[in-house]
Amino acid sequence: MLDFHAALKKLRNHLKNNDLRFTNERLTILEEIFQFPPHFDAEQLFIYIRKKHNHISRATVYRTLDLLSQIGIIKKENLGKDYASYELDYKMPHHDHLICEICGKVIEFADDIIEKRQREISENNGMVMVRHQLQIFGRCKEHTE
Amino acid sequence: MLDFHAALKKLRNHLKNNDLRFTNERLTILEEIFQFPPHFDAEQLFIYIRKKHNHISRATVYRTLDLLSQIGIIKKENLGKDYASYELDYKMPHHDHLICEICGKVIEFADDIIEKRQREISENNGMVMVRHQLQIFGRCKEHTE
DNA sequence: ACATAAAGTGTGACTCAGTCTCAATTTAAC
DNA sequence: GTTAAATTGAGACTGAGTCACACTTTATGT
Ligand SMILES: [Zn+2]
Ligand SMILES: [Zn+2]
Ligand SMILES: [Zn+2]
Ligand SMILES: [Zn+2]
Repeated sequence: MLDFHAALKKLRNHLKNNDLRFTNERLTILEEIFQFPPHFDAEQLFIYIRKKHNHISRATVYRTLDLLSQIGIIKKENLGKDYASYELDYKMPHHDHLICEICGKVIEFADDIIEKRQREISENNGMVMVRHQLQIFGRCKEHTE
Repeated sequence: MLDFHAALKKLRNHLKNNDLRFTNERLTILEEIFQFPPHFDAEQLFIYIRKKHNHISRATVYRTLDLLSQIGIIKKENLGKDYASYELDYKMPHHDHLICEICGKVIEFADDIIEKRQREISENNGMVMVRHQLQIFGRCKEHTE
């Protein structure tokens, strides 16, 4: 379980090892992601950041999201919208999502049976699994008539 | 298992029941989808159709894909690209996808254990499952070193 | 077959997420 | 402090998809 300081350390490490620079913008964006709702999109985050730090550009936010994804501090995923979603990649080694089609509420889960079965299916089809993504869309308690 | 004639019937039926028109464009697009690779995207399809029927517009192709999705003749889904993929919704009541990250090859599968487990997970979290989508990304035999 | 009303179409302008270019700025390291 | 390389902000650009609207086609009734 990665908190802010561990994430920061991971970032500094990666930057150092790859002859990249530790900039104020990168620090600020990482800080703000930790303040932000767990599942977010780039444009939301950019608008939020822009309000507080009006010199940070959209390009830098997008570039930093890519960087943090490569490092494994955040994860880019599709949660059923037609643009990318992101989340901190720290709660569990892996989890999938239940999404309410009405209110957008997101519930996370990790299930060993499904994980195991996916590895078996991949093998049976001659593939080496690298990653996977499961979204269950439905209606939450508040939105079932 | 829905062949072209069953799909056409389904389309005509839906149109009749909703006071919509059976047009040449809609017929042509349905025909061409049946000629096309099983997993495709809208822009590919539009370019392909445009070559043979140079009066059919992009807007009509997109509008028809929406229509056919609503009827359940095709299905719109995310196969890991940053634009929508489509496929005929006829082979199995439901299936998911294994996708090679290198060559893009798509293998379909349907697994009862996973399907059942998803229903259980939804229940346990107080959700009614409406649909779901599972993509396993990996490397196929030809692309594993 | 013809008239009519409503649905559908093509065009091109538009939106929106995301990327790119490039001059100006900042960082890391000596 | 100097310097070279990396980074940034601004705004132009791209590509998928949508929209408005004048024009065309379809379905229906006669
Ligand atoms: Zn809900
Ligand atoms: Zn999550
Ligand atoms: Zn492959
Ligand atoms: Zn498929």
